[in-house]
Amino acid sequence: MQERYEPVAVERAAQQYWDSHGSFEAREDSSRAKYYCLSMFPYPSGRLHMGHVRNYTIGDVLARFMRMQGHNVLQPMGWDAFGLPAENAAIANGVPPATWTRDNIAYMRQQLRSLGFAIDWKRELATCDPSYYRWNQWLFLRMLERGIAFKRTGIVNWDPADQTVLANEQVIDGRGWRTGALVEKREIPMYYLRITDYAEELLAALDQLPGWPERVRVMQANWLGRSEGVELAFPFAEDTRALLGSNGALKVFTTRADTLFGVSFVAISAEHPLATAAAAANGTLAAFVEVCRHGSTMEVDVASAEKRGMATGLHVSHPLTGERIAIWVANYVLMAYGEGAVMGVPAHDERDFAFAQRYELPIRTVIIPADGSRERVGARWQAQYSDYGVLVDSGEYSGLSSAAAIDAIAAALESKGLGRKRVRWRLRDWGISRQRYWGCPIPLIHCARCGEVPVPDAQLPVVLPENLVPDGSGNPLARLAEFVNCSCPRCGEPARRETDTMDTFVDSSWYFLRYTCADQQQSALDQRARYWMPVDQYIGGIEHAILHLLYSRFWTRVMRDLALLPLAEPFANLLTQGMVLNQIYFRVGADGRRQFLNPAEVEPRFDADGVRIGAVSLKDDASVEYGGLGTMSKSKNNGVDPQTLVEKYGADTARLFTMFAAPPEQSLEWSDEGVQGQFRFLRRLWKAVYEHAAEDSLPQIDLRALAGESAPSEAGRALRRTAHQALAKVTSDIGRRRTFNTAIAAVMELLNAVGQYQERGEIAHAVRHEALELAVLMLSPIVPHICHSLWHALGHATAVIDERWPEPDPQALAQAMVELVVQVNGKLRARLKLPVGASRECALEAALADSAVRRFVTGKSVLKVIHVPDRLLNLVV
RNA sequence: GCGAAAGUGGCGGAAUGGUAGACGCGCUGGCCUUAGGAGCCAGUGGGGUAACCCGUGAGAGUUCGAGUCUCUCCUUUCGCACCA
Repeated sequence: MQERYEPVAVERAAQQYWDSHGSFEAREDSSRAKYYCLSMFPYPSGRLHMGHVRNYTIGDVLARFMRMQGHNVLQPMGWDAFGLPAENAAIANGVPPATWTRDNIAYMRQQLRSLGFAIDWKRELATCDPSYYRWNQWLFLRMLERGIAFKRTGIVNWDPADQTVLANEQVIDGRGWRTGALVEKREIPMYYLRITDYAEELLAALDQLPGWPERVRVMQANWLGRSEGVELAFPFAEDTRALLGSNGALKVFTTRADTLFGVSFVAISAEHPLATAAAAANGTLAAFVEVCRHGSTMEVDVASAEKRGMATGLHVSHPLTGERIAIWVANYVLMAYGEGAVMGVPAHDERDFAFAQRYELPIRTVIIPADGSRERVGARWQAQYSDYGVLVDSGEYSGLSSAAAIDAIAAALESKGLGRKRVRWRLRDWGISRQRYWGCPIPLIHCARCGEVPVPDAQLPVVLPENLVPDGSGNPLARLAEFVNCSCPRCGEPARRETDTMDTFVDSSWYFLRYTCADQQQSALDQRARYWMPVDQYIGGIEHAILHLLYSRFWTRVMRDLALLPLAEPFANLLTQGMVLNQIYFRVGADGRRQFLNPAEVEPRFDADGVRIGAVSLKDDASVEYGGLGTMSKSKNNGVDPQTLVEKYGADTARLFTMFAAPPEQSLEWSDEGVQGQFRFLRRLWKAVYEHAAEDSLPQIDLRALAGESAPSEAGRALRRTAHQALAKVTSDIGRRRTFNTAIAAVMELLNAVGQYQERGEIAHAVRHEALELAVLMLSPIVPHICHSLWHALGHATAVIDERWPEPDPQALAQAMVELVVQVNGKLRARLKLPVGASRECALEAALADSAVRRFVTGKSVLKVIHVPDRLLNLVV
């Protein structure tokens, strides 16, 4: 046993033990309760960041804790290895994405190993391996057969200079990230998955996910966005019919059919076919549509842009009154949602109101609050009331409530063949085509004669060539003749291979299933999936609360419908960890841009109140501005490298700090001083065990058997109580509440109590020994390396990883006296020591005997007494 | 803009509707010395000599009792469909 705590040696020894014993290899064993503990797999960006460390430490603590509780634990790891950053690196360095990605995986795997995570590395997978993505392709073909996958057009960002499709991330202020060219919207053919067919089920099942955070379920429900409303048709006006050569109508959907008499215009998206038709004969309108075409495809930009529009010159008739209504093109109408058209009711919709004010369109109030709280102002009603109420100025419907009016108006429309009640979803079908190289090829062949032909299963996988280097303009796959040119599987004639690849969300929608049988070459899944699924605990960033989790729930249902596994919900319990934040420091350079300094390169400065006001660079002693807290990111240069941390303090300190600094669902603020504090704690723990073990070896005594005269002293009993209370708290905090920070705090208190316990002798030694053993066992899921070593130091030949989680000794927890809080009118006035289980009368008598209590009670009458046994007594006077 | 969450000492945070500030950081004072990236002891929300009073972003409400529940507002963070 070393006197000094040397994390490097301690951690190497523990990791070697686990490796050589295959401690974390999971085997299917139907006789034992399984526990599948899954952390979201990382994108192999190059190095781990603190978010990974936090994520995987949470998972590791739970995996190790459940293992000690006797479960058969699976904790796998893999790589979300396709994606844009590899192409960006290729553009920057000329290295093929495959090489860059695999180098990163090798490095990050070593980093994960150095952190001591209890991972079964035999199940490792990378989504860029053909052995994985061939099953993406196989599953896609099954979806195509069933009509779940289908083709239609979609709108993408187009960089006209590079002649390439851009991701939203690559569009900066409406311009291409590399070229600076104004980005355009372009309509191209794409493949979609019919996730909307599952919308009803995805929504209904949210109620059966008690292990998911409420906020995630609410966010998903809002994303699915079920709304009941009326789909109605505004027939084209006579002149418009003539102009378009059509007898059709403009379809819109509304949840507020009760406001139908307030319609003063109809707005369509710039991408709507009617807009295109009208623009063909109208130069000004064409110019406006063109401006809209240069806007962003992102919802946030559309929704927060200034409301702009232009009349098309086309008109429709009101479906009930026949009134002539103008069709406008408006930039706030999304083509992708609903019909790409909305009815404009300025008086009862904020966006319509802003639009109508700008273009001086009529604002007609047709709903007033049921309580009459709004009144006419002069000749007009007060503008803008969006709630439900009572109808006015609505013909025969005036006087009806909103709810009754919706029913009546829907019925009237239906009888005229101009509308019906409908359920509409905000959710859109999932477009999976990407015009990019580094992804899973879509297994289709385009034949001049046969059309679109699926690649036969026997020819899967369609292997992605790995030697290409993208240059930022277009997809290099499309230029690779040996990939593109093929023969049609149906007729044998020369044909062209599809060069679009799949959205990387496809890869991550079922990797957790594949871990259960990653070596299976004959099928996507085998019976092992039934043993391990569902995932018992999933841990990952809150930023995935909607898309990834929804796609995984959808994909699992599709696999269920393909009879691949009998399961709809993949994740029984979900823990969404918070972000990792750090200070931001910067200087404004000569060019006006901010140059960010890493917090490690500066020394912070505080004002007299201890508030952070700035910093001084350690390099040049010049001052640096403080930019507040922000998530760790490259662009703000405020990341902390886990590697440096592990080298300096060891993996255990890194793990301990990330678990102690905040509860897992909250954001975590980085603090170098805090890290040092956790290192100090481990050193103190080490020293306490070391000093204890150095005592003459005293006989082992079973404390649970001691009673009467041979029982420990009062101080000894107090320490035992502290130890077993800590055990009860840690068990609940890790196992039930997932508040690792308070669990660690309880062990810290225990160690403080051990330090203050001064007694000597055989029994005292045994009491101290028990306390230290419990501390080591309780900490072992969190700081496994040091505990591995300390367990041996406490005289055990076994490894702590194979120990069972202990149970508190009820005898040690028992107390004779408790503190009772006495309040008068809810204010604390006294604390009394009373025997456990003291009655209400007894407590009241003791309270009234207390001088402080008497001061507030005498001269007044006690109206009410609230007694919470063994806790509180409140006198209302 | 829409959806979700969070606001508590100098800082991170703790409190099944029942003692506000556990635990840690920082700071102050002291001790020790095998001078270490040490260790140990004491103190540390504000006001007041004290008894006590005031304090959980702001305002209202429910309750014997509210940091916790309800409503309104403010601020910050996350997501918004091609970043993963």
